[in-house]
Amino acid sequence: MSDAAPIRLVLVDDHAVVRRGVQAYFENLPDLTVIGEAGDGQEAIELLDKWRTLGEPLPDVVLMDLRMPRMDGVSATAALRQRFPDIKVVVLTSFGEVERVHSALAEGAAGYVLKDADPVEIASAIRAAAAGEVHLDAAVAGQLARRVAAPKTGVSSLTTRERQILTLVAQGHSNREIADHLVISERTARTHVSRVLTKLHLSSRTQAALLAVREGLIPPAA
Amino acid sequence: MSDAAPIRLVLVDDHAVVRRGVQAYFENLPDLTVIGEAGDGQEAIELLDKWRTLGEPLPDVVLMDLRMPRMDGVSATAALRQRFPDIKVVVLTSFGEVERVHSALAEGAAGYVLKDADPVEIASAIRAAAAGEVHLDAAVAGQLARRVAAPKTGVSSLTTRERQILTLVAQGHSNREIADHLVISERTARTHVSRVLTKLHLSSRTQAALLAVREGLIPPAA
DNA sequence: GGGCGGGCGGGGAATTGTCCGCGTACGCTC
DNA sequence: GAGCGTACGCGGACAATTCCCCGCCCGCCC
Repeated sequence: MSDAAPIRLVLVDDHAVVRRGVQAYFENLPDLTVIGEAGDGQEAIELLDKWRTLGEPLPDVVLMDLRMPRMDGVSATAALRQRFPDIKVVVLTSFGEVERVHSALAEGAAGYVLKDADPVEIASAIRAAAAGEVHLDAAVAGQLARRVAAPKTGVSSLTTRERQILTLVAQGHSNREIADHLVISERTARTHVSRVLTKLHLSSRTQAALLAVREGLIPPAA
Repeated sequence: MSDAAPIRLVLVDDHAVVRRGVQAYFENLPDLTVIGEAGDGQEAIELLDKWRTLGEPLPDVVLMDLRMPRMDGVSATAALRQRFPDIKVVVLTSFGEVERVHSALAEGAAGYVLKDADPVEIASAIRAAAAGEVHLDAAVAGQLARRVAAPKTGVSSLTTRERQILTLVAQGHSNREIADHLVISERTARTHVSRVLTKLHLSSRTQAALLAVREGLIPPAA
């Protein structure tokens, strides 16, 4: 894989410093070339769309941060995978909110690396992705494994509805508000909240809200 | 300030990519030299302590991230300012949780730049710090201004005790637990919580908890 | 002396959380 | 198609917690 054409990369991260850092990492690696950058998901999509209409070469791999303004990394991954099925997405983010990791992978991400990782690790994740493999950071893989092993733990054990409820709880809503919002009786809302608490082994909605935030179930902004 | 000795820098950030990015930024700036790096506050302190005992030259400015494992950026700033009063600390972080900004500045930070900022901005903040001035990112400055202008809004309006209470609420504790923890009656805890909610214009402890998290009142980990 | 932070409490209302049980709808399996 | 599991919605009944509106006391500091 060394004498072939280099792997073309696009970096998506709202922090210019990070993009610059990655650039610097790959400066001396002949098989990796950064051909473009974007500051958020939206921008990335637009950039690629433009390139496609102009007939310019598209990247092989997109290195994507998760928390960004405007368009979230998870949504961006989804949109991108849909529009450009051939482009692989490797997630490079600061830490594994377990829930987000899962979402990103579900949306078709082909790799997951933490920002603590050293250049070599990042590079190899990219090469793996380009080769059609999936590379997961050790820490992340561990989390996922634990999560699969213990299906009764964590947000994953919740039903769709319960997740909705939790989301609303995590936005500070009362049972009444949740009920109105979902057009169900306040009693039902309570039942759901109660069930969520039980499943999550928590004792108050506040704890549930905090957990939801930690797990990244909540959109970045408030 | 151009022909004098270059400003010596130490980078403190848990993400190697970011450190590398900053490095890259300053590679072509003769008046800024990176003389060391650390992955967290603890490490930074140890590094500087070692240098001092070895009689090696110390940095003029430390570029410090806020959320890091082991030792938080705010604590690190405090510790560092105490041990090395001559070293300026410039905070470089991803976003202004208003509360943290304030803490950091209170601990003696001499600058505050967001990671979105372009290299020029960061460089000038560093130069300002080295020159004994204080440079604040526009966005951050705005927040602070708003905060000063409206003293009745936000966490700032809380008394020390109330802040303690809010912190505990934001960790998911019940009134009973808070009371035990602070060795006061549960009634008093309630009174405090109530007062906090009033001051913050909120209607439930859950909202208070979420706000506290957003404002960065809570230590990073859970 | 007055203002403020801090601690305490009565009393009441609203919200929250839990343990039941009941019914419908969907999907899967035998 | 009968049978079973699960998600979802509803509610009675009750206990615990949360939240609010009062007032009282103490110590500190300007």
